Amino acid sequence: MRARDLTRGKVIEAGLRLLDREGMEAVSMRAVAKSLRVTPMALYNHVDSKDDLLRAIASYVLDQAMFDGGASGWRDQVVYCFSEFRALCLRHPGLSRLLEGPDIAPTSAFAPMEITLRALGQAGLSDLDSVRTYFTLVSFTLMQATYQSRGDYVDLEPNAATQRNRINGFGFKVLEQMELPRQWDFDRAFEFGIGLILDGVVSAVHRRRA
Amino acid sequence: MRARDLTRGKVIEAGLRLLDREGMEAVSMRAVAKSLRVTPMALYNHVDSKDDLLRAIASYVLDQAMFDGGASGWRDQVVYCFSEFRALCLRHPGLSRLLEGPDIAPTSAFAPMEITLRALGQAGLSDLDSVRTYFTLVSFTLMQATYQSRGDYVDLEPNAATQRNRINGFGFKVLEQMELPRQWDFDRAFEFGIGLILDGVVSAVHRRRA
DNA sequence: GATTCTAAATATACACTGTATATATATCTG
DNA sequence: CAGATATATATACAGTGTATATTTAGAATC
Repeated sequence: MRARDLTRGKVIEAGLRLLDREGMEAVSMRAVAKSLRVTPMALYNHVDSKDDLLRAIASYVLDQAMFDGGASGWRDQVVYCFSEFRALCLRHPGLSRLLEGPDIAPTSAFAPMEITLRALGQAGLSDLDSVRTYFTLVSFTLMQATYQSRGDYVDLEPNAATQRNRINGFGFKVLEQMELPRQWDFDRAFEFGIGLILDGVVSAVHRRRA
Repeated sequence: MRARDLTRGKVIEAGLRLLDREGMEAVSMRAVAKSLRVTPMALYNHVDSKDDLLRAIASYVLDQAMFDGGASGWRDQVVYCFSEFRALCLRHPGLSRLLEGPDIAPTSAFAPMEITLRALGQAGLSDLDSVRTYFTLVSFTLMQATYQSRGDYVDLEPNAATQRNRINGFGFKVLEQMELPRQWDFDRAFEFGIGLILDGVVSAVHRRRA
C-alpha cells in the first residue's frame, strides 16, 4: 500500500470482511493490517483504537440498513424493523456478538429503537413500558441471531463440529426427548418469539385500558 | 502453595472470585494462578484449558441453585425459575456474559430448561412452542442481566464513567426525551418483560384451543 | 526406613494480542 | 526546491493461552 492510500473506510471494510469470514475473534489489528498489506500501527492513523474500529464497523453496517418499511400498523412496523435487524445480523455473522459488547453499540442502533418506540406508543403502551418492551425485543433478536450465526462464517460451511457445538451449546438435548423436528428452524422460532412478545403488548394495552 | 494442596475446587473458586470482582476479562490463567500463589502451568493439572475452567465455574454456580420453587401454577413456576436465574446472574456479575459464550453453557443449565418446558406444557403449549418460548425467556433474562451487571463488580463502585457508559451504551438517549424516571429500574423492567412473554403464552394457548 | 515411582509444581518458550514510542518517508505547502 | 506535516514503519512492552521439558515432593513398594 502506498503512502496515503490507506483510509478509514478501507480499514473498516477490511475489518468487516474479517468479521464476516472468520468471526469477531479474528478481527485483530494485526490481521486487519495484514489483509491491507500494511503495518499494524498504520491503522492507528485512521482509527483511535480497536474499540473505535469495532464501533465503526457496527456503524458502517447499521447505517446501510432501513428499519422503516413503511408498514401501516404498529405491529407490522415492529415486525419489519426487527426482521430487518435480524437479517442484517445474519448477513454479517459476528455483528450481533459485536453489538452485545459494552461500548460498541453505536448511535446508529437508535434508529430501530425510535421506530419501535413510536410504534409501541401508537399501540397504546406507556413510554416506560415501550422502552421495556423494546429491550425485550432487542435482547431476544440479538441473542437469537448470535446463536444462529455462531460459527456461521462464509468460508466455514456448517460442518459436523459446528452442528455438535450447537447441540451441546445451549440445550438441544432435552429437545430430542420431546420428539421435535431434528432440524431447528430459526426463522420460525424468531417469528414465534416476536409474536409472543407482541401478543404480550396487546394484553398489556388491554389491561391498561380496562 | 505446597506440593499437593492445589485442587480443582480451589482453582474454580479462585476463578469465580476473580469473575465476581473484576469481570470475565480478568479471569486469566495467570491471574488465577497468582491469586493462588502458584505457577500458571500448575492449573493445568486440575483443568484442561481455560474454557474448561470457565465451564467449571459456570457449573459450580449453577449447581448450587434451586430453580424449582414448588409453585403451583405454571406461570408462577416460570416466573420463579427465571427470577432465580436472574438473581444468580446478578449475584455473580460476569456469569451471564459467561453463559452467553459458545461452548460454555454447562449441562447444569438444563435444569431451568426442563422446569420451564414442563410448566409451559402444562400451560397448554406444544412441545415446539415450549422450546421456542424457553429460548425467548432465556435470551431476555440473560441479556438483561448482562446489561445490568455490566461494570457491576464488587470493588468497582458505580462511578461517573460507569453511569455515562450506561447512558451511551444502548440507547438511554431517547429515553430522556420521553420524560422517564432518571433511574432505570432493572427489577421492574425484568418483571415487565417476563410478564409480556407469559401474556404472549396465554394468547398462544387461547389461539391454539380456538 | 530407604528406594523407587509417579503425580504435581515449576521453568522456559512460542505465537499471539493491543498499542506506546521513536523513526523514517512520502506528500503537500510556502 | 526547502520545510512542514501527515503517514507508514520499526521496535518494544506487557499481556494472553498453553506446549514442552524439568524439577520436586508425596506415596508406594521392598
